[in-house]
Amino acid sequence: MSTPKLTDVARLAGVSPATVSRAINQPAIVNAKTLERIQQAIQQIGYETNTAGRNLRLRRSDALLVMISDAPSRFFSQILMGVEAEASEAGYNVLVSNTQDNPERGRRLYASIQQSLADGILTFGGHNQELGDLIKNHPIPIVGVNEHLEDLPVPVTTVNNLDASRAIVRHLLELGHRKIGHVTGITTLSSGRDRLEGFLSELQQAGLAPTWICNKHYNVESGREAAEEWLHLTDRPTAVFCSCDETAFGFIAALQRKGIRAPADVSVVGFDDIPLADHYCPALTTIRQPQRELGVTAVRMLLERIHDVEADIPNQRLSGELIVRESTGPPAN
Amino acid sequence: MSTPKLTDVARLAGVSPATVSRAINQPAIVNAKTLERIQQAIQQIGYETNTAGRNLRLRRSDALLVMISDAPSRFFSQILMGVEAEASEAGYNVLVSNTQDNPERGRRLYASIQQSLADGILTFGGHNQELGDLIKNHPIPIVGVNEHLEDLPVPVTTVNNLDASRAIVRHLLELGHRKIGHVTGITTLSSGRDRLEGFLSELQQAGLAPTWICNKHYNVESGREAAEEWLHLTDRPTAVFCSCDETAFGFIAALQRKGIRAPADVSVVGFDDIPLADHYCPALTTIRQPQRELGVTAVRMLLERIHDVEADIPNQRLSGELIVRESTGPPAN
DNA sequence: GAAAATATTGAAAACGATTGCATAATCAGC
DNA sequence: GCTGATTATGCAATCGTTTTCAATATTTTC
Repeated sequence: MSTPKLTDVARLAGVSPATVSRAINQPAIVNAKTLERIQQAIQQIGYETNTAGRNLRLRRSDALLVMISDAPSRFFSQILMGVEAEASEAGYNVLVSNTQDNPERGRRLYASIQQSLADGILTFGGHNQELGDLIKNHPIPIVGVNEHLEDLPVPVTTVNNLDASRAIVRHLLELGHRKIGHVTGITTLSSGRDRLEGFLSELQQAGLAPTWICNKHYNVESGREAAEEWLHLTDRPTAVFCSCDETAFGFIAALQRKGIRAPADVSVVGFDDIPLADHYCPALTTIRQPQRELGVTAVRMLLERIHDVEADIPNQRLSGELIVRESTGPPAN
Repeated sequence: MSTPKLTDVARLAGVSPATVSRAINQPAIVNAKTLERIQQAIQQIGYETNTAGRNLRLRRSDALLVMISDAPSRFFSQILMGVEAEASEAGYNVLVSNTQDNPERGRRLYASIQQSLADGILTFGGHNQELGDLIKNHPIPIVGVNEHLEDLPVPVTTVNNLDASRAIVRHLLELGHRKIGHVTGITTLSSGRDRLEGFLSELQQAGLAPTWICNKHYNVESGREAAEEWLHLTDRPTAVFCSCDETAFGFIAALQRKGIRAPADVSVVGFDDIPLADHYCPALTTIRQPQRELGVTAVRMLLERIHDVEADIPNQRLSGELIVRESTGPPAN
């Protein structure tokens, strides 16, 4: 009385297993009468296709692997939700694999694909090294999310970091700021570099030089540290573009502690528009990233790639939206 | 020249496939000399066990399914990281499934287990309804995280919400507060109820009645809404326990906008200790939840359950730690 | 109404790995 | 050197599907 299998359906419907299989996978080519009888039998005994058997035979898994690094990116979960929704829609399962501090991560990835444990890989963030060898030996469907994978022939989907940064600088310029600083993200990642580049290029176009550039990471501590540095500057920028919302929060909070207020004393801009941004005091001016859409887009690209490994899939650059709130205003003097 | 299989190793090593299988799974029972030859052969052609074949034969998947709801819980990602780490350690893969708004979620879950797509389920949050029917018909290994699943014989791991709430109230009492309020979490969830109960019971023990109870959810908006209500109270509590950090932030920010400061005008406590708590201004007094440990514990329980479905696994209550920071102080008057 | 074309079905061979049973090889003891 | 116990291996069946190829049933065409 174990779980019913194809054969059981076949016996009950009085046909061969082959016909049942066809009834399920290509209903069009089986006789209408037979089809109905089979469907009834399936209903009756509650048959469900066995994945292992199917995977073995078809040499695929109907699963996508998501690579994430241990420090969960600030909006990681929201992107993952988008991924899950889209993958599930297409009948795929989502496997999550943490890659940090795993000495044999390369091996595992390789194995995952090799043994058709996953049909494709979605990598969140920059995993160039891990993927380098892997992709060199085998043409595996991979799509990058958020970050470009340098030197690797892997299509990626990201927000348009360049344009977004430019929009921020333009906003600050319009407010009258001339001394503008930037707390960078990790500049070994393309997002960090692109945001920096957008910042620089827009300033340059206005004939200005950056007043302050502070190299940091994407987290709250960086904001606090940056605030510390800002306090010791002799020529302080009147506006600071922080490369993510958390950093902006840390920056504002640390300054507030010293009696310096945003936007009265210094304007601050973030990036991402996490839920708290709208409810912070001051509400944060920032760039809204289409997180869910990033996830959805990534899956679509990956499925396309799975369908045709040779397909030429262009990078997708989604646009961010500047959300002006309370943390920016005209310069003090 | 496709991927090497067991037979290839066998041929190369001059033994039967059966012996190779044994060499891999029960090395002890195969001759040392033969073993070495086989291992060499495996190395040489880079053999990796095919998961589909193995799963089919063994009728299991070496995968755990994580059920999450669409609104990613505040510290969801951190727990997930703990889950992934522990599962991966034990040789299990982690499948993520979003359950919200999915009309056939029950069917999918059922199918996942039925077809040995996953060996067990980890459910984040309260999924009583979805699981009810499923578990009634089949003894499936399930472990709950964060929330109790009412009326279901499912072991869960949570933080000790009761004790944590009591500790918060005790802290506020020690500071001299006598008028204390509480912005609840979702009280259809056990965490929300337990925090409320801890709040009430500790107050009662001190011979006090709650000054204000405001029914809300676990998010920032709730904090803002609660602040609105607080402003209209005739008898305002001098201290407010918000059921999560985000709510506390929303509460503080909304009040700040009206010129009311924490802790000078009102003390505020959160729950969770998300990274921003320490860097907010004021730094938030809160309860530190052992997120990663929750994930690890959950996996351990689940594996135990998988190993023996009949095993009696007790609920695990991890303890939270009160972190006193700047948002609480003596009452104003 | 026969031949040719088409539409349906079935038999059987994969897909890779594991394991109960049986056999062959080794060894201890006398 | 022989018997019985022990250790190592191999054979072959099995897990549940899918699909090629061939066979049969049904139409169509003239």
